[in-house]
Amino acid sequence: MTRQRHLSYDCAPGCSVEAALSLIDGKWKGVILFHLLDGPMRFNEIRRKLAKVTQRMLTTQLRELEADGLVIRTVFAQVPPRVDYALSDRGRSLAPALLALKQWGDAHMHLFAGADACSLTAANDTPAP
Amino acid sequence: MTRQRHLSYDCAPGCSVEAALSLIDGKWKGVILFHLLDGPMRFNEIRRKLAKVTQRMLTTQLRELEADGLVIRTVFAQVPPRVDYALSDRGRSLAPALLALKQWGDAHMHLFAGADACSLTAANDTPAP
DNA sequence: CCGTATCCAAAACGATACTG
DNA sequence: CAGTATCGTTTTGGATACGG
Repeated sequence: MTRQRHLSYDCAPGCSVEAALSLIDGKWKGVILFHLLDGPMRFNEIRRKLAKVTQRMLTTQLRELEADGLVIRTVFAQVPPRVDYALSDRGRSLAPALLALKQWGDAHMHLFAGADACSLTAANDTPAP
Repeated sequence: MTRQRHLSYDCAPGCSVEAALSLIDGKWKGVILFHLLDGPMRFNEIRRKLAKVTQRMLTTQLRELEADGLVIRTVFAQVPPRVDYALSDRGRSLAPALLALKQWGDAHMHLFAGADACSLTAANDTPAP
């Protein structure tokens, strides 16, 4: 998270925008949430998707998302351990916003000054199978 | 900004979500953008809307938004000085995402653990349409 | 496999004072 | 009015290393 969780802006219009943003900021939360739209995933599954995330970060981000009630963490009592992360209803309700963000990103990425690494040539995304 | 500007995630699906998010993170950018949807504003006008922002912060956030091509800064050569901030086309194209975020915020704010400051009495949530 | 703990570097942010 | 400059604190996030 960029700031202390659950800031108290005075409740002017725009407050809710930041409140929402405050839940999905943090370096990885947006992507995590986005990937979870596909369905539940295990810890290392997510980790693979996010390539450069560290365990520590992934754990913290996931825990915060859990604390905010956006994802649900399910621990299976078995060996080796298995933990699933899934979107809660509340988390899933963020989908429209997430998708809007993604579409904007897709549409404007080619304009990003530093985003030359991203060549979205045949960029085809089919999120929900 | 929470992170270095224009991170280079590997371009998996989800990349564009974070790319978009990276432009509107920072403690105030979301709200600034949101308020600018109403039309151009002067520095102190924005400042008043954001009540608790400091000059320094407002300046930096505004400058970053400008650098990212989301807002346009117009300086009028007069005394006393006057500077207008307006959304660029690109900034305005963020409107759908901003609105989606705001709606989600409005719908879910009453559930925020620490958001007691915000009393939206007639809280009605209809998560998934 | 799925974490925690510790240490550390870099940022984001705030307060305050000063300026054209 | 609309900033800059400087300083100090808090928050983030990365690198290990260790544990159930």
